[in-house]
Amino acid sequence: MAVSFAESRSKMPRALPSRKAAAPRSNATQSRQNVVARALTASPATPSTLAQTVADQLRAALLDGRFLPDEKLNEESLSAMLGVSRTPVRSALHGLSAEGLLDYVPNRGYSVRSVDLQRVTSLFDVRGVLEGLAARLAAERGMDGVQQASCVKALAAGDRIIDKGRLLMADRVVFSEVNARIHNTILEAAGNRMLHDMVRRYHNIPVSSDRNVLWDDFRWLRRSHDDHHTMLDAIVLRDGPRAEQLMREHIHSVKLRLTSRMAPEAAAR
Amino acid sequence: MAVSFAESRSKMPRALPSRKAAAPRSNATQSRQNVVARALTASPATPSTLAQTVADQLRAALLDGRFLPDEKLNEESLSAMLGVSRTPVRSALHGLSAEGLLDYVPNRGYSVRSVDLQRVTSLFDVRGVLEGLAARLAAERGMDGVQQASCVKALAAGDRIIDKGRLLMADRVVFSEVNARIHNTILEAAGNRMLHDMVRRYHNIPVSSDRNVLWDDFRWLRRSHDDHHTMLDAIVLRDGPRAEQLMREHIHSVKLRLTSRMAPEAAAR
DNA sequence: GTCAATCGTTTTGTATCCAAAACCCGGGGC
DNA sequence: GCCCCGGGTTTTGGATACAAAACGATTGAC
Repeated sequence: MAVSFAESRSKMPRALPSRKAAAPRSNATQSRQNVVARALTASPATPSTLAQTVADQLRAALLDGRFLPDEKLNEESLSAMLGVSRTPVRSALHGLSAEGLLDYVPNRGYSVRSVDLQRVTSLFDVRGVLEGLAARLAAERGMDGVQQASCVKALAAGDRIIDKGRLLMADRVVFSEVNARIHNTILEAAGNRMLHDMVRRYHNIPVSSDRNVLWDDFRWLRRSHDDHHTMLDAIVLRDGPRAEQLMREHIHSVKLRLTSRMAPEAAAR
Repeated sequence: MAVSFAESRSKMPRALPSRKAAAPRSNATQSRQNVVARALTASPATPSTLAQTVADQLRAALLDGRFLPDEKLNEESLSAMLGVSRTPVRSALHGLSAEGLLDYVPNRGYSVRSVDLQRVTSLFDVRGVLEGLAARLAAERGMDGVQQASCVKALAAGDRIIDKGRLLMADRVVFSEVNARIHNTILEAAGNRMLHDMVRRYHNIPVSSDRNVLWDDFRWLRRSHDDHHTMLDAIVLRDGPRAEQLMREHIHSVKLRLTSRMAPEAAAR
């Protein structure tokens, strides 16, 4: 099969440089692999099981668009690629399909879930009400000091970028982090663990598209950042319904941005 | 360990009557177990993999309250109990934890997620906005003929029960189905697959409690059934915002019912 | 030429085996 | 008395072996 991964396959982390049928089948094989695999882990808060590490790596690859849409994921190639056995790969694939990043058909395996217009619409409809709920709850409970400070800082950072009058290439990653920071802080301030998990885990979507799509319209970007200001005002003023309404509208506008680019003709709806 | 399962353990399906260290270790062992396990399947639309069958069985057991809250689930006992190896059991446990029915700690295994007040609150807050979205989308799209007929029929069945002036024991299961039917039809009519999956999969909660709690207040029950009438009216009239609002309020009232019984003193909030 | 059956190959699903982490429980040390 | 430290046991995580389902190509019938 060896084909079918995009040319970006070279970017996939490759744990074992060139081991093939080496490793003389001794019982030391297992231990050695564990050591290697462990070396991969370590960095991000030690997820502690290999299956989780693999899941994290695959998720990152998927969100980065390093797999083709609808591409079939072969368990054996993945395990070879990552230098682990099929067992943790299997567990990771199962989890990722539960997160909605993969499709699964019994006896037929996993494949990359493609994002069509319908799916983006569905996703953002759901995301709209969920994050709207988060904003309302955050307003009702009120933010603590750190959360508020974090938002203020993020907003200021965003302001500095927006005030330049156009989006510099170098600012993109920062601005992206600012957005994430704001939404995430609101989510945490909501104090609803289930909601937090659902938005964070279930609602990942390959962002390669939205990066390209959202960043070429500076006016919309400014408007979006303005939304954040307004929303946080409402939250600080403890106006739950307004915070919810603003968040819903905010996400609705993101949805419109994305969908209008995906299918310009149908966007009017 | 053999202890810790409630007395209801006897109700758990036990695939292999009394096999212990029998089966002379021949290579026929695997095939035989597969045959046995397959016999368990077959009935519900053939989920086709053992792991899914196991997951279904465990889910049913969990929702039926056949496990104690916070009970640790031992992989080996479960596999022995179900007559399969640990592999499908592990897969099932993994999936159930993704659905939120189990807690998982790496290297420490799975345990039954207990439902405290906080969790019920979180869950119904989320459920409120999600089903509210479903109602709005259903209203916007409109129901097709079968869906509308299904709802009308369910409502009529509910009416017949409510009109008796009190809830007979024998009517409970019917009334429960009526409720499920209505909510489910709305969910389907929304035409948002992701939303459908999320509500159906992620939001199971052991219902033993709510069965007991919700059914002893006839006036509230009547009111609840009335809500359904009103909601469906709004949907038929294609009034999205009103349908959403009604659904949210409806679920909010369920939440209040449940939480007030779980912690009477804190219910006022 | 198209379709269908068949057999070998590939890939997934399950069982089993081994390693390592967590648990349990005495036994000192302070 | 309390806490910390081993060592055996239990339990989970991962690797491997094997069975069965899906895939594919070749062949044969019509």
